[in-house]
Amino acid sequence: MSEGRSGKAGYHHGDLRNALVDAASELARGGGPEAVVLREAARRVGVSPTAAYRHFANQADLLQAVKDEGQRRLADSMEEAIAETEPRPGGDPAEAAKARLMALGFGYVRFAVTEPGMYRTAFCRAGPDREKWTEEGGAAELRPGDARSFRLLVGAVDAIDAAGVMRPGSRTGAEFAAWSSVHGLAMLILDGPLHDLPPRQREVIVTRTLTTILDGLTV
Amino acid sequence: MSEGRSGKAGYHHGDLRNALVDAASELARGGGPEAVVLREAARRVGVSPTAAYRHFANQADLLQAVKDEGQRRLADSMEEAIAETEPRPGGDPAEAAKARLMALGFGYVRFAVTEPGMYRTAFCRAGPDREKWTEEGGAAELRPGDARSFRLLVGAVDAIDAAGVMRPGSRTGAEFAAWSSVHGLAMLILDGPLHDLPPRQREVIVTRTLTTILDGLTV
DNA sequence: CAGGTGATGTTAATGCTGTCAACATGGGGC
DNA sequence: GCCCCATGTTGACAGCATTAACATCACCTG
Repeated sequence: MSEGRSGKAGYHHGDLRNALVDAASELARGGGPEAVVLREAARRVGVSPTAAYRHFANQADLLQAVKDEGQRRLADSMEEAIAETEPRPGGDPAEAAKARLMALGFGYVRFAVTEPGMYRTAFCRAGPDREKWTEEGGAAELRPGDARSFRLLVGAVDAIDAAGVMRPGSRTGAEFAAWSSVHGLAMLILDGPLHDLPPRQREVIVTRTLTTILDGLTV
Repeated sequence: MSEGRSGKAGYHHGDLRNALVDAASELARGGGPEAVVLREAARRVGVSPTAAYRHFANQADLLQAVKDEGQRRLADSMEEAIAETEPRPGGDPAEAAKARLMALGFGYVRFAVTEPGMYRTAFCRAGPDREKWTEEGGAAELRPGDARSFRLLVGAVDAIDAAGVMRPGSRTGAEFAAWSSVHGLAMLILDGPLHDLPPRQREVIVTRTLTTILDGLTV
């Protein structure tokens, strides 16, 4: 009697929360974070606007859910990029580690370019501008969604370190240097002065930026 | 008879456009791009909302004006940072050039941290998501506001190149690599996982990121 | 198997926003 | 001195987030 999996019977939807996140994600895909408007998402699901409030505290809460989804897809793109790089069996582990970091960077930028709306949403500001910093906190305060992509990055940097090719004194904050480069690069391509670059030249800039960071981190 | 410079007589304001930009900038300073709401700016200036439409095509146009203002202040911060670094008279020109690039980076991040709302606004997306790229265009398409900060950066990179310490093959896109790092760093500090870092540790990360890029660009 | 109950969804209303049309004002050029 | 157009005003509309009050129905309990 339940219609397939997500039964959307008459009054009660059955899986409204997920349906709303999906609809909102599609909005984000098309127009970035400012396009995820609660009423439109509800409209698309075929439900009254206020129904959303049974599943989300407010619009920001819905947006946060889309953000998390975006972070997930970003991490997917990065993992795919790693999988695409064939680690030649007998290769130099140092070179393999470097190649992995490069692949992560490419996967990151590729996602940003392929899914600009989703990418922008994944990194938009959702909550209020909290001013507090945990006095001792390192990078422990990463949001759940952020964690996977960041862990991939840390793993790649660790591998470089383990291969013994890390430039002395560079290990501290290396993840952040790498992440900053690639994140800023994506931003400049999407909304900044690198926007109007033809794909060909964009490729060059991306490669140059990634190798620059790699050169800075390794011997 | 005109009251000082910006006479705000009864019916006709006299300098409404600037007054609106100022008010809107203050809103942006406090709450980022989403806080620059046309009606509130008009309210603060003491004028009817529709009066703004005599000077701006729409809200996006007003936002663009604030964006430009933000870019200007960012460039100011960078120039100040340069001025603060005393170039010792008999010093090595290569070291001086490197120091200049570092100073620019610090000025950039300092502005972002000191004026987060304005910084976010300076780099927010204003217009529609144009898909076109000028097939031949290098970086000629920089918006006017962006130009100054970017020119500062290019100058610093050129100086490093001129001093003969640029890593072979690194000149191409070096500006973008540097800009990406520092822009991404600022973003991660403002809205990303580096948000909750105590100022002390933040300083370390910033320094490490800047030196990493510098190491990547130079011999 | 009947009944009630809480989770889920609906309607109605409020106040905010951007934006337009129509009207008012008055400063500066003839 | 007078008129005109740049500049500002009032009023209105649609879309948004959000709340309060009400409706429905799936499921648990007796």
